[in-house]
Amino acid sequence: MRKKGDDKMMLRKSGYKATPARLAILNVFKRAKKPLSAQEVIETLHETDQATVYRTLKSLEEKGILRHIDLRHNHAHYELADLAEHHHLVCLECGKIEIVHHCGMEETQNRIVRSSKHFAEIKQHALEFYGVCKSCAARQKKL
Amino acid sequence: MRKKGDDKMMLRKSGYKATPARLAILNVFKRAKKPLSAQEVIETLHETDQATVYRTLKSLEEKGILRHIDLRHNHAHYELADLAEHHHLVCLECGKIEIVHHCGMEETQNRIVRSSKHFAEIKQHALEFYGVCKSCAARQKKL
DNA sequence: TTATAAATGCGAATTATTTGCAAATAATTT
DNA sequence: AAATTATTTGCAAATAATTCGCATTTATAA
Repeated sequence: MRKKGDDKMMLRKSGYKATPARLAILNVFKRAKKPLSAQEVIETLHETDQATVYRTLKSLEEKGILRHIDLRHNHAHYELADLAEHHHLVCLECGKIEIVHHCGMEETQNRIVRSSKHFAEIKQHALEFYGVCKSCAARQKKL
Repeated sequence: MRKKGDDKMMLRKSGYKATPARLAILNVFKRAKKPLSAQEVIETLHETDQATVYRTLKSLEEKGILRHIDLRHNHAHYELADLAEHHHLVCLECGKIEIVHHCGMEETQNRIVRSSKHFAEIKQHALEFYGVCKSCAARQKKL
């Protein structure tokens, strides 16, 4: 777990100002046990404007400090990117989330369910890759 | 590829009425080469109300006829569930989507990029499992 | 300190999705 | 074929999620 002062350094190293809003948002994520939505962050930090929260989440994501998580709720979730590799069990009915470590893959689904505390069944999984397409890569080189 | 009449049967077998709106929506997906958003469907079928489109997408998803795809745009995408297994390359810059067949996994990421027509780099991937948690499973048994 | 680019707050705008309800209609029964 | 009925639809309005413009503030570098 990172110490307080380290976050300031970390933000500066990423080219950001170490503002109170950003430090507060990072702290919310450090305390969180699961991916958080923008709304959850906003409710926790009622002193910070929602536009600031949205902007901060997006820029921290761009620098790889936060990771964007899609849970098929109708809004984005985020978590700290430096967490150990893991995946999420998402309840199609109530939205409950459970963290899964030690993942192998589809064949492993059954094993995961058996060792899960809260889930009875896995019905689907989603795997998406995120990267940069060639035309964007070319354009970026030019700039 | 399913024939026209088969869709009617298929919908009825799933417990739905075979309405013009549903058949039209299915046809939009059959013609599509990539996952579609609700807006894209609405624009294609300007004779169908948006509420109907949203409701239809959701119910077709519930019956496993459509598959929900998260592409980190700010809205859901869907595709026909009976497509061969595949994943998606999503450009973090412009949102371009490419279908990837023959996926293995993370170690395979490099191979995927090399054989991709449009992508220069994969930076991240997301893998989520969707299922039913124990408390929801219990509640469903009762009803 | 001061200069300045970056970041914030505020309000309003956009986008995405959902809801309630009356009218329409597909499938079933007669 | 008409009557019945539970679904489904359209419409309009509500809500949720996210973004934007702009004036003001502020972290940092000089």
